[in-house]
Amino acid sequence: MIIMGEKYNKFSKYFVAIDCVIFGYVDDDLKLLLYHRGFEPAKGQWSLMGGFVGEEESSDTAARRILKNITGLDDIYLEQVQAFTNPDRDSEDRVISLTYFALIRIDKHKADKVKENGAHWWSLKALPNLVFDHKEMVDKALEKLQIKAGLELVGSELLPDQFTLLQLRKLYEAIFQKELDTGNFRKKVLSLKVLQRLDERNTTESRRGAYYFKFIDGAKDKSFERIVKI
Amino acid sequence: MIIMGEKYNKFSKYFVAIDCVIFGYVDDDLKLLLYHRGFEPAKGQWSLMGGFVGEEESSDTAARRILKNITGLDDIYLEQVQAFTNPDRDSEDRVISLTYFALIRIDKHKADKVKENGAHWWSLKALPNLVFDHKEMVDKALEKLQIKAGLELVGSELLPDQFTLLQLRKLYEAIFQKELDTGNFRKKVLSLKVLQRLDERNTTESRRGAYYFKFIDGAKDKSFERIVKI
DNA sequence: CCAAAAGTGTTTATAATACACCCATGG
DNA sequence: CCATGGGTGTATTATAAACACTTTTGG
Repeated sequence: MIIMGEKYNKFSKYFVAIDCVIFGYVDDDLKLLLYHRGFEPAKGQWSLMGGFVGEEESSDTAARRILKNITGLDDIYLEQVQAFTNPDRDSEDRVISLTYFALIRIDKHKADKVKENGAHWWSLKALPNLVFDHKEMVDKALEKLQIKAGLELVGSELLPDQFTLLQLRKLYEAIFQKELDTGNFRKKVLSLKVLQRLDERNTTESRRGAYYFKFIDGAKDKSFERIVKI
Repeated sequence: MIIMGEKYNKFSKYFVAIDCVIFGYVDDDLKLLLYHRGFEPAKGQWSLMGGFVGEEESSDTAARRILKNITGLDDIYLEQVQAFTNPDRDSEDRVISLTYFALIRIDKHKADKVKENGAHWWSLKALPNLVFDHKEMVDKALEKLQIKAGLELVGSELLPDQFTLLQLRKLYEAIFQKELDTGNFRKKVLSLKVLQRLDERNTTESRRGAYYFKFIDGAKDKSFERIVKI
């Protein structure tokens, strides 16, 4: 394979697709945006949102375009997960999939647009069967999300602008799929100095009422500490 | 992009290449196997080892095939790094690159085969200019290697079967590009219980002589602790 | 008044870090 | 006899983990 020759002509070309594992968080529950395929192959089954990489765009750009079409949002957190390349992973045509994961503020996205595309938010705890190798993509994406959330405070990408520490903890419990100690989580999170307490309180989720917090602008990422041990 | 139609015919296909960031370790130095391109585009410049994904193979298989051709080795540690997909990253032809990093036991590989392919081991500390986006690939690969080495003891993939703790520490210093405390490194590494001390000693690297160690078969990976804080 | 979450504090265990010190030996 | 790495021990600090307890308030 080292001597490749002057031109690439003798090699094959393949379709290059994008598949997006789209995470959202609502009702104390981590959710995935899936859609009901309206076309062959695998028509009628559930799959990740996807599309193909156009001639003039990078895969990152393609992923952003696809997400914008679905959610109406521009500023989405996006990270490459992995390429899935088994020769027989799709139908007869060979398709390489570049998988991304995205974090969506469900409170901001265009719900009507999502509906009209036959898409649906599924709880991560009870996913339907997925086509092809999409389940594997979800697993890898969750792994990546855990690594990210373990090293920096996610939340600005998934929660509303202001939130209580209960909501933040529930988000982390959903991501890591285990319970976290109230006091220790609180101490850890506040020690990062990336949250600002607001004067307003939330009284709907507890009798006593809890202060709202928000992320301090620009203060993020300076931490890079271990929030949750993987 | 959601309504894709029944067939994929209207979308474009691209070449799918593999680029391998091949790490080796010798003379207390982390090295990269690069080669001198003998063909256009970018003939005569240095680049990563690469090739194209064949019709009947996955990208993992393709990467293994390429590495086997270059080094003669079968059992190489391999990990996907990332896809590089800028539309203009290669020449006129659009080529998507799937980048892998590999860890090579330099003491085991076929040196003659490497030479004959115009390849050369370069110190990571003084790399030549690389073609296209290959420098970026190297940087990402090193990041991945640091994450891996930070969570489990690499070394079986890079060092000879038996090695001293000095050699292991030097390897870690090369990977993380910083000095590590002798005593603390020793304590940490031995606490993982994956190394076995041999009776033999190395007397070439110190006056007193240091015990050789080897990895205990199968004992790996049970640790998954933090060896070096990233 | 009680259940449920908010919020604070304390204790213990574990891990990271810095560094001192003796050992062995070839030159 | 000394420079160099081998190897061990210890003190200090930081972080993680477990958990007790007090506060607040709607039902």
